[in-house]
Amino acid sequence: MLLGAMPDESAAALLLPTAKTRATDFSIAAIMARGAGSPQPCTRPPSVHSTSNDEQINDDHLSRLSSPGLEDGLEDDDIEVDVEICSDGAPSPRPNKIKILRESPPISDCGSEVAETDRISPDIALDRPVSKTKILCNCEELVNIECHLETKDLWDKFHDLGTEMIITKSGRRRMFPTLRVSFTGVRPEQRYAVILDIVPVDNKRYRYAYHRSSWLVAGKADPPAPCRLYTHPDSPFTGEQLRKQVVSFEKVKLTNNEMDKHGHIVLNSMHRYQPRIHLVKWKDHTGPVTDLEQEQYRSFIFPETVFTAVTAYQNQLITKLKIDSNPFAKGFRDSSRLTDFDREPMDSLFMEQHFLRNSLRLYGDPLDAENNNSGSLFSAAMMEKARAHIQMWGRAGGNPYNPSELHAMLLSGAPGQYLARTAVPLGIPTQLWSQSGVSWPNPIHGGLPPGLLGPPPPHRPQITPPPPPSSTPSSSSGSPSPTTVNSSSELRLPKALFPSSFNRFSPYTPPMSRQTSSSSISPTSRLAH
Amino acid sequence: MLLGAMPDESAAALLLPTAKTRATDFSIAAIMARGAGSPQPCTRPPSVHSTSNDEQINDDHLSRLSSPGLEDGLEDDDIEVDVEICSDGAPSPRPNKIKILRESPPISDCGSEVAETDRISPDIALDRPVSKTKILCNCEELVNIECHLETKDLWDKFHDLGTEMIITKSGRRRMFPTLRVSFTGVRPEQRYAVILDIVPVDNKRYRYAYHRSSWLVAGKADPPAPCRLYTHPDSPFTGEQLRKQVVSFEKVKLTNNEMDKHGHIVLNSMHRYQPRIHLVKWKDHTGPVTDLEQEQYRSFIFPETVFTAVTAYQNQLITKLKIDSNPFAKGFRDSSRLTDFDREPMDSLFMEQHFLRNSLRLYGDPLDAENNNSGSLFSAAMMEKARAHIQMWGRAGGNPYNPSELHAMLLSGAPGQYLARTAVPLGIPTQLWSQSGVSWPNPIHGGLPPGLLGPPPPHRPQITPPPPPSSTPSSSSGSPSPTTVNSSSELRLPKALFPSSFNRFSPYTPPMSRQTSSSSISPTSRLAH
DNA sequence: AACTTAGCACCTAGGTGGCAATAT
DNA sequence: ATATTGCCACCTAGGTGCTAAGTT
Repeated sequence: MLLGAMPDESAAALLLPTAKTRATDFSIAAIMARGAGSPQPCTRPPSVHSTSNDEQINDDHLSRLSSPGLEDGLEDDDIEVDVEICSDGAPSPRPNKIKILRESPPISDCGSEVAETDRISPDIALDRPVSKTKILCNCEELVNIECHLETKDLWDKFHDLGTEMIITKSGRRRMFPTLRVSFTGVRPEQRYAVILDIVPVDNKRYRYAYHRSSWLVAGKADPPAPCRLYTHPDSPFTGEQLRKQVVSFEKVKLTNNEMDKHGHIVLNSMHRYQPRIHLVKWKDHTGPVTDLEQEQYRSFIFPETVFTAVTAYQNQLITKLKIDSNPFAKGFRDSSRLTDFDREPMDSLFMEQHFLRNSLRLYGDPLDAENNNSGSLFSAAMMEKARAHIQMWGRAGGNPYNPSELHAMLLSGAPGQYLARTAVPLGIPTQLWSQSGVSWPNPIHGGLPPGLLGPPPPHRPQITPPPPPSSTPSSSSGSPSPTTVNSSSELRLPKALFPSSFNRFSPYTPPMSRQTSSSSISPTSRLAH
Repeated sequence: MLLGAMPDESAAALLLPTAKTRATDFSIAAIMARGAGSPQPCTRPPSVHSTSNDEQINDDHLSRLSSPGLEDGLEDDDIEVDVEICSDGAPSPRPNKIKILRESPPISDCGSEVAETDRISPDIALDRPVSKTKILCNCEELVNIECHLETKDLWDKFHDLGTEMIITKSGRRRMFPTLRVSFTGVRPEQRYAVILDIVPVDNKRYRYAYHRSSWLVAGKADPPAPCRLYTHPDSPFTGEQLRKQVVSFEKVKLTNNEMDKHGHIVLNSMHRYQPRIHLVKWKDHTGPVTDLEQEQYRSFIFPETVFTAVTAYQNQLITKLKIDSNPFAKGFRDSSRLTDFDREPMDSLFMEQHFLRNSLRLYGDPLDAENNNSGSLFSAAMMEKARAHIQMWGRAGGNPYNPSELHAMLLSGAPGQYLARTAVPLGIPTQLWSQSGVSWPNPIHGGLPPGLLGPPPPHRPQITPPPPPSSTPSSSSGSPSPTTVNSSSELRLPKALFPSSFNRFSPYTPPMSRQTSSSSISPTSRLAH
């Protein structure tokens, strides 16, 4: 029954998931097909289109990013390695000795349960329960230091969709989510600089196919911009400070202007990047750090912070998640949704837009959303009701919806959301549903097969960046972070479940929808002046 | 003729200026009387009431502030000294040896031409053309360092009226003007902390007499709050940084809450304070500076930054100047003034309020007003016209005004403003008149005697370290600004010219005035929601 | 009567995505 | 066609003085 409403591609995905050659498929059919399979937690919609689904990717190209000696052309390993790699690199500027430690201390793992699947093609079922650690180090003293990504949950949400970051010529855009890290194991008396850089993930240029909702390789990478080391403005920190406070890179800004004079980080649009955190032993009487290799440092890489630089958002779901989780974008949240269900049925076109606009609200977690203080609007009772309905939807093997509802659901790409919306008390910001760490044991959410998107060919890190440290991949397991209970893949899975037949849409709700909304304030009221 | 409209006190001031027992007198009569007398540039309305006009005050009590060994009760010297005081204090905590150097290098003078008259009673003619230096130093290496007050012009404007600073229980009020200093003579490689503290000027409590527009001694000081050293959050600075950038204390906040836990500076309301800047040689592996005497430092004191801490503004002219010069108070500027003169005459009561609200605009200098960007509204031609009228007023020995105009002028306290407003093209923000350093050679502006304030007994600062703020964002603002040419006392003189018969008034222009203003936006429009 | 407090409207400053126009 | 740019309305965040009500 569902198939009837699905595009051909989705139907194909449902029938032949493992043979699917298209990278991304968010259709309900594909989702359900996956859901019946393996327990892999999450998919990566923005994964690169690939013609081969047999390819297995690992992350060591990330590590190579910091190994200036490694050049393009080396083939990637095709197995996961659970290693920690520390470079013993002396102040010798260039090629550093790379040490691969087989015994990876789980405690110093940067990657978390989610990160472990980084860049795994969602359409390929692959069993890789062990996470990887990516640590670069040229100083023994720093070896026991741990670095924790504070905003991991939010990063995970974006990572599941394929994080995009806006870059502008003027360089006035921050990163969102913000990189926030904390450290343990530092020496209280020692002083450290905390440095961020952002290095290319591979040597490719990408483009986004709307109709496929997927990223495709568009060719070889453009000439890389000069890689800049962004030293946190509060540096140096004493170890004591680092023990107490979170280091936030909220001020860092991105630009595509190679001539930038403001010290912003320069990136190429439509390229993929990996932020890295470097903890550097502070040397007095030293100016700004310009070459990591001349410092004693240790690097931390969080795979879930990989993103694609864009000048305009490509994936509408990213847009939605940004709007719902970034307080500064609150103006784009659709207040009319609060009362949409009080209204009479509307034409399907509007419904499509409406659901598109709200499809992702389900997954926004206000606890993770930085500075998001809208949680007070939601009562515990409301949340219970919402959860109950989601569970109900999860149990539903049949189709309780009428055709028009199904159509809307397909377009929305968020069946759980859709169903919940039909039953949950109106006026509830769905973004708040997962507040206070609620996880709903929806069977459908829990049993989806890993994505079967076309796996990208092994990526080769471009090693152009100027101050790249020596490196190699390393891995260890679970994140030591006491962050939100995040073990349930159910919570994350539905995020990748969307129809593949997205069309570009205007996120602006038509004026009518707002005007008919009883509680919304007219957005055009200011036009009168 | 003018006397008829003046209060008794003002008349007395006019007739017997040097015998006047009240410190403050802004009446036109008093102003003009002063103007005809000595060439002293400026007056200090908030000067302390004193029963003796023979008392001559100097500033070395300020120096004693940093000498913990000196206690209340020492009598003040009664002559001005042109000295530089450096304490050779070794790390020994308490009583430091105080060295008085007779050869004070004028180049390292913190006080400027205006500052030299600090705390001089406006009604007492005293010839003290030599500026004073207030420098505290316990380190020879720092002796050649100069410190420059960047916001001096604005501080002067406030100082002429008697600066007040709002303090609140919550500690959410900044200082305005902001303390911004720059340094020369620092060693590029050396690192320095720049520290601010604010110490009592005397041992007195004050109250403000509205009808007199003057500050009176209300008794002995309340128990002093713990004196906190506010280390600039960007500390340490390298000498190279200090050469290039202005150190701005814009983030410092004041409170009257002795239990404050935010690290704000704690002050007593209705007490007078002197901010001090300390340049401290940075020692590594040192926590926050809690005791200056254990550091190698040099202190700089700018007498024009003295202020009275208040919980609500006492002097309406201070309120006006704040409103006109602080961008954040722009909402209280009266936009109706732009068209007031297009309207028909109104009842005198309203006119009074109107002029009261605008009396100080003349003296606001947008080049000094921090972040004030309204200057673009004003054309050069407009300014020329305005200046011409001011000069005309300056030449006017007689009284060209009719009685009602005089009344309004007296209430406004700004005759130059008033006159200019009657002739200058309407719609001109008068605050912009002095833009681009225009100085008008008004003879009346040139000859006021300096005042003589009662000298406070030496004070002993309590040095209690604050909990340093832990937030991440740091900011050092400002540019190596070549400060405005500030040599003309004429520019500042008229600021002190105000009637002493001020009554408390509501700065809000009655709704009618705004509604009849053709170009103003109704301030009550938001009440509709 | 003088002083203090808390909430407010009104600002500055700047971070959002939308969107139309432009560039490639 | 796709990608980029500049401007915009709409937000957050927080700095103003005003005001009414409270305190001493």
